[in-house]
Amino acid sequence: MSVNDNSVNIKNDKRGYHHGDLRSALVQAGLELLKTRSAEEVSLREIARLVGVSATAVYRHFPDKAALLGALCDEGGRELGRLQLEAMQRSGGGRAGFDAVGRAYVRFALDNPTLFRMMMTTRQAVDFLDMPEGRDNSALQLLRDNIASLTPAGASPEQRRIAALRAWSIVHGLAMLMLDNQVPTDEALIDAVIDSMSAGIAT
Amino acid sequence: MSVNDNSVNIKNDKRGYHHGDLRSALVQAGLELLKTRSAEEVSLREIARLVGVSATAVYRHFPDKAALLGALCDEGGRELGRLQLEAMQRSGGGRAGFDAVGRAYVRFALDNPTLFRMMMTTRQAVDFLDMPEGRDNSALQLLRDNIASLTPAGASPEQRRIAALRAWSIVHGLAMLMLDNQVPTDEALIDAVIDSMSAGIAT
DNA sequence: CACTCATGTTATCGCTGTAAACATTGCCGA
DNA sequence: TCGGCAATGTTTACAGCGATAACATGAGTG
Repeated sequence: MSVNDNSVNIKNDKRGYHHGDLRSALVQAGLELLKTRSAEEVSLREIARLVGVSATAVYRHFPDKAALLGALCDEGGRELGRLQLEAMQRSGGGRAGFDAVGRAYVRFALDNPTLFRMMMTTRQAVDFLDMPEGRDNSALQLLRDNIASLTPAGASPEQRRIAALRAWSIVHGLAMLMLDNQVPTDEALIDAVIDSMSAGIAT
Repeated sequence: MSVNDNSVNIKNDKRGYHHGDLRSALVQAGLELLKTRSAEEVSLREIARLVGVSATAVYRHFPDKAALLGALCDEGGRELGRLQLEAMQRSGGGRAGFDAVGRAYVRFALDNPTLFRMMMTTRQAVDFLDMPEGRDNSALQLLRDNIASLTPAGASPEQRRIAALRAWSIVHGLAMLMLDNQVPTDEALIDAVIDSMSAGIAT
């Protein structure tokens, strides 16, 4: 009779036995919980509870917890791509665009700490360096073009690779360090580091 | 009668009721398990099992699991400091020393993925940028001096701060990206990025 | 209108971290 | 030398977790 069993029994609002679109409701609820709790603190049962459904209903839509979290990561990836693309376009491209994309990357990380961490830890490698022309990473592709246009004309592909990786390392490292409170989350600091990054890209 | 209860009952070797130095045995075992398993996959009970002691015995030495993991982080921090100091000294300081410390940082991360991740996520901020002259971070202090000597003579303290943070971001970002398989773990790549980092430190 | 099968539920398992009560023993003062 | 206490171990217990299996419901199609 414990209230924390698999059953939830709330089911306050009128929705019958079938939910309608449980899958996206679970994703929605998961993203919501990730805003406050850290990743391993979010339980399947809690997500199900929030949606108002039994814990095991989740397994009709995801093979296991990792799969659900993976879906959250997908959602986050799309959002990040959108933000980066928007930042790039708003800034007008070129070096300013490069900086803007970097800032969008860091900002996304700071705005979605748990999700970002999970995306990086869990997700399949995007293989940013080899830049597959694949479907879903338009932002990365944009970035690639930008880096290509910023590096000196005579730069070898290998040099471009290094420049790209260094730039990625800078924004990623900065984001992680701030996420982990190793460095104060200071807007001016972000700008300064990113500025010094793009200044040095034509090494 | 389950074999997975709190009790372990192995206790094969002759050690009586009292262990002798259970605390460091637990730390030792914890570090061992972290080599193969990821952090959240290591359970208190498993560590205790490995040491041959009941699960709850742990609580005589650590208030909770986080505290034990914290002790592992401390150990890792000391080791990292040692390695960086050694790298610095072996290389003879200067720019070579700076690179060597960066490489040691990345290498430590790659050699101790779980521990490194935990150290960064869990640990109290070292506040690398403000560089407390504190006792235990001799390596960081060394690094600070090195950065100071590498930046142009006319650089302001703020500029040095930025240069230091960018350098840290590069090695940290590179380490994390490789740890997360976002980038191939390639020795030559590490060298190239770090080389381009120290080349650009006098920006 | 009946059947089917996708989608929900309940019951249960073994694992986890942790609290509480009990057991053992090293050590220190009388 | 002995008595007892504090430190350090053990057993027992509990709630929450992810996951499986068996069962219930009902939407949509023939």
